[in-house]
Amino acid sequence: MLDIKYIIDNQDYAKECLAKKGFASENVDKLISSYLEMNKLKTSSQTLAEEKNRLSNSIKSASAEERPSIIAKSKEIGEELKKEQERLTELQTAFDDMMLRMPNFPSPDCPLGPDESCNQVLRKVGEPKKFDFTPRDHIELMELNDWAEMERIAKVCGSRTYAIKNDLAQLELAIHMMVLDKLRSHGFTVITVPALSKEKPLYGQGYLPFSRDEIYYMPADDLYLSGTAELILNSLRADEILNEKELPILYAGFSPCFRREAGAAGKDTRGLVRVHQFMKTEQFVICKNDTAESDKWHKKLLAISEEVLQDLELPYQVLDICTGDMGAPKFRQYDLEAWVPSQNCYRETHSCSNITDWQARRTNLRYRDNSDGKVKYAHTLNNTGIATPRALVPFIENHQNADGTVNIPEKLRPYLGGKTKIGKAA
RNA sequence: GGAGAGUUGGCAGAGUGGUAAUGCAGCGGAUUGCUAAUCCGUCAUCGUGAAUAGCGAUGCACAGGUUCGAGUCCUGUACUCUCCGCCA
Repeated sequence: MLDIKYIIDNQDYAKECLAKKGFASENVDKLISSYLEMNKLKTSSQTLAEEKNRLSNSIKSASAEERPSIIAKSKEIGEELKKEQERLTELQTAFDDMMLRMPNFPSPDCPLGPDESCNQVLRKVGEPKKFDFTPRDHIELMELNDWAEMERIAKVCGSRTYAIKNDLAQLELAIHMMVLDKLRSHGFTVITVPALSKEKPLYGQGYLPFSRDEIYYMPADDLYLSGTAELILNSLRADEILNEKELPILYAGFSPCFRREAGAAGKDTRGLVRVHQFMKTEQFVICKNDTAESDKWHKKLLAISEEVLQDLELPYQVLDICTGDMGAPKFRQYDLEAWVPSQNCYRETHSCSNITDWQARRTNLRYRDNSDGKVKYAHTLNNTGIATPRALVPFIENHQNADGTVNIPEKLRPYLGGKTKIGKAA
């Protein structure tokens, strides 16, 4: 959520920023006029409330003869006040709804553009591997090594599900352990969080009101399935006023993640790239309300995930996501994409975002700044640590040998009992 | 699933119908020199203000209700704790 007062004081700038995110400037005008109308009514109803309080407080010391007329007058004002408050509630609800739909301002440093074609490649690290044999895709490798039950599990659990087994299952867990250890060494608190969520955190994160179609909902319990630990971590400290000394708060969240993939019909229907349920280790940061500070953390989170891909010895590229391709909450976003040989392209493995105070305003997450004693909204950031099974796709494809075995990079070996390769022929 | 107790500011903790005590922490100021102490103020949200000045409204888990007036009484909901039951 944005600061309405800032918008009113900087209307042209606000419209310009929001237009980059595809938000119409008429809607800014609408928002402002509704805010002004609401405040007018607020002022008049407060005047009534003041009068009513004055009367009520005078009753105790009033004489028995005076009381009936004061009570009558107070009742009369009370009814008028009630009407105004009902109207005010209507206006407030409409206003809040508009505020919840307004995207964050993008950073002035973001590439400009309406869609993903305008994303900029910042750098490529590692060379896409040249094979001296015909490489298999990840599905062939899984079949060859008896690493999965893709067809059987689809019959049991539906499309876009997976069951991986043997060495590949251990590899999946090993990668998470490696990443969790790395995050711990960077000062993160490892935390496992539920996949279940109430509705409120979805508004806090900014999933709602934008993409209800993407979320699993269980009406019998009025609960949702979380699409990422970010959802839970972003609300974990909601409504708190933290002491500045507690900041930055660094969470390494581990959780199952659920996505309906409603808008992705027909895309990546086979294999492990796009599934309804997966496991993710998430990086989440709460820091001070200072763009220089959150930008520093944004770069740090990016560096950590680059280190993850380097430890996994995967070629990748770093994208600076353009204004039109960024989600509503984001101020700046970098994506990491790892090379997938069978598709001859890079595929997203990490998404690293600085949200500034947009989420904190929604969750009412604040801290007291010790330099001036003031209460301020925190900045939040999030980035993938590693998400599986998707990350297994570039992993097994890039590290495959002609016999179908898969080499294990050195950094990962301690997590797999020292194995240097896995697979039937290993 | 059953029974009971509870939820007050950043924290601790009073307050059972008449304007939310007090302590600690933080912040601002004053003062004194002995490793810091003392005193005063401030301490959440919103409206009106140029204002981080005044004035006012709101705020005691949330949503309603009763009342001239609700932290306090009533109803519902959420959550926490204790005991019983069930259980990986």
